Amino acid sequence: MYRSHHCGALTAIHVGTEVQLAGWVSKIRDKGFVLWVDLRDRYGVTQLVLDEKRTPAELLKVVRSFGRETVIQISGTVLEREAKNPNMPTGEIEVLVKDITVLNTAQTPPFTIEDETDGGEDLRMKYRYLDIRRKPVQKGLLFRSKVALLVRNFLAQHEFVEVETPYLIKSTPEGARDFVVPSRMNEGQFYALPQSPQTFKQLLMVGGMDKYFQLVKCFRDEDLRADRQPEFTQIDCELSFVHQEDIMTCFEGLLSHLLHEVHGIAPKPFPVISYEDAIKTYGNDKPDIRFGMTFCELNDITQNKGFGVFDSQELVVSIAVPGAATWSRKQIDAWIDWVKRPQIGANGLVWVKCNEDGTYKSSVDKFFDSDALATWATACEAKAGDLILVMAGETNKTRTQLSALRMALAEALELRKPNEFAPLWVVDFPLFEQDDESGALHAMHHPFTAPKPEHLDKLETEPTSVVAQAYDLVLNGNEIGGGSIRIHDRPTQEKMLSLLGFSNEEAKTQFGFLMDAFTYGAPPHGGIALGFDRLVAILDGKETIRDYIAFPKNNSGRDVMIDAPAPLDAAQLEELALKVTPKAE
RNA sequence: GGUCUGGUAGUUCAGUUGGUUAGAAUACAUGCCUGUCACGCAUGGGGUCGCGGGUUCGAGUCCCGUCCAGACCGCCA
Repeated sequence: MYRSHHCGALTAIHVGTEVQLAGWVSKIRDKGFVLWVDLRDRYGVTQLVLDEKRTPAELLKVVRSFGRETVIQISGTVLEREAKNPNMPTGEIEVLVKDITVLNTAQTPPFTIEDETDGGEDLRMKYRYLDIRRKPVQKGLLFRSKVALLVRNFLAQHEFVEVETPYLIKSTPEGARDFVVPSRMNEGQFYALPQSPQTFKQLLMVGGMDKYFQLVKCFRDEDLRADRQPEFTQIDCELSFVHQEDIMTCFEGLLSHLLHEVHGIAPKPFPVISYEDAIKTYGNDKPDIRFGMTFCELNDITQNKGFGVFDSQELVVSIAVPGAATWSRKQIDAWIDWVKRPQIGANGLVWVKCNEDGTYKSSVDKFFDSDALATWATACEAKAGDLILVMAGETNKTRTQLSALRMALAEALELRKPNEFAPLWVVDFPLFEQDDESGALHAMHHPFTAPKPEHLDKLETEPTSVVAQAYDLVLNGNEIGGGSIRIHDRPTQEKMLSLLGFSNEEAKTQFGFLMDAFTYGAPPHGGIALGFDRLVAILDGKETIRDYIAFPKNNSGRDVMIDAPAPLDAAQLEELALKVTPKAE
């Protein structure tokens, strides 16, 4: 037996007990006549004590030779401390060491293994196994484990069955790039890792599983972000004999349950907003509704009043920034520069200060008098003390730009409170997106999404106006889940694929198995997939998913610890019948 | 594919207009210290200033290229 207790377990009630502990030497405080060792494991820290009176000189010498992170096992007696430390759970006691076994020595770690480490991101990822010894990282992984268990329990209680689907599947041209895996036994052929188990879960519905879920790894070979990894985990679900509302009710229940279990809040029912309204009101299909600053279109009251900048543009749209009327010219200019950066690409901002005394001061006073500005303020419900910011330009671009500004302002004004949770559903997505240049249609969600039944006859005549039975679950400005009612009959699926530009032959090769399945009595079905990493991070009030993944990849898709990806040796390449030639410049 | 920011001691960073021997904190080592818990005090060792080239009497500092990291845009059905 290595230990009788964990390092976080001992309190005043254990005083007098003989105990065995094992863990890492976190810190040694050597006071000469007495020295203390902080012994750490996953559960906490216990202070060990050795002194000149009670400890053999030999033992003191041994302990003085320890570096940080030495792994030891000790036996000793729990004593009440002379000087208690109320800041730690074990602060009332210490363990007088009688015997020590060194289980392993340790090099000095490249960064301090403390709550606030001095290590940078890069270094911590290279030595992730040391980083994981740190409490904040352990807390993240523990939290993830807790949420996973809550999800499994909730879904199990609602009659969902967890079924594993294959990771070695077939590459498809739609959507994200696939990670591919060469097949040794089938020369020149490749598996692809799934971007999602989409078709398999639909086939499970055809197979009569009725309610399926899986916490499943998915893979996408696209560029990364702070909240995007090449491999990530989804809570993937599919249900039979359901309408859109049934699925929304069920997963509103799941998210409410999680929010309740984790934070003790239950913000049900979730607001439902249409895609169109979300775009008009927030410039964005995943709005953060923890704060206002909603869009107000001012075309009617600002155009044709002699201000050329507005007159020539498609859209004039504003937000009211609460309490910002007192901003200095310099502050406002900084935001104007911010939106002019190439990443945002706006031409500028028109601003109106709604002063506390009821007067208005704007950057367009030459063109608009106080009465005119007052109508703006009324239109966008700006209060005295607010600052109205106006953007003008091409509709879609301007909305995107103003949305970016809205989010950045909210961040700066600390309106995105990490302990506040505002979930909502966004519904009525268009079925298709149209490529600006080629005019080609792309599935907005994916090619298996069913159109609204009443829009079926518009599929060929005006496809871009067809609304899908699709829905996104949004939390605090993040899309945490998305799903749809699926097509479950062959003719509709064939038509869909043909509209997306698949030839009959291609459709058959790529998705023949699915369409065949539809002809053998496929039930109506639909589902949803929630991004688990992101959900966990947001539930914990953070936006960086890397803190919740044990071994994440960096933003060029590398694992810097194991140094992957890496070249294959010649023998492996030959066995796989592969030849690597450098890309032409 | 693009934009921006960064790379200096084990680590986190500072380094002025281009000018003497490149600093601080922390970590590490040694010694001291009668109750520490971010212990304290003293002393010490520790540098390919990412890499390559250029400008210059002289480059950590300026220029060009390149590599690496991070954030963002494109991309992510």
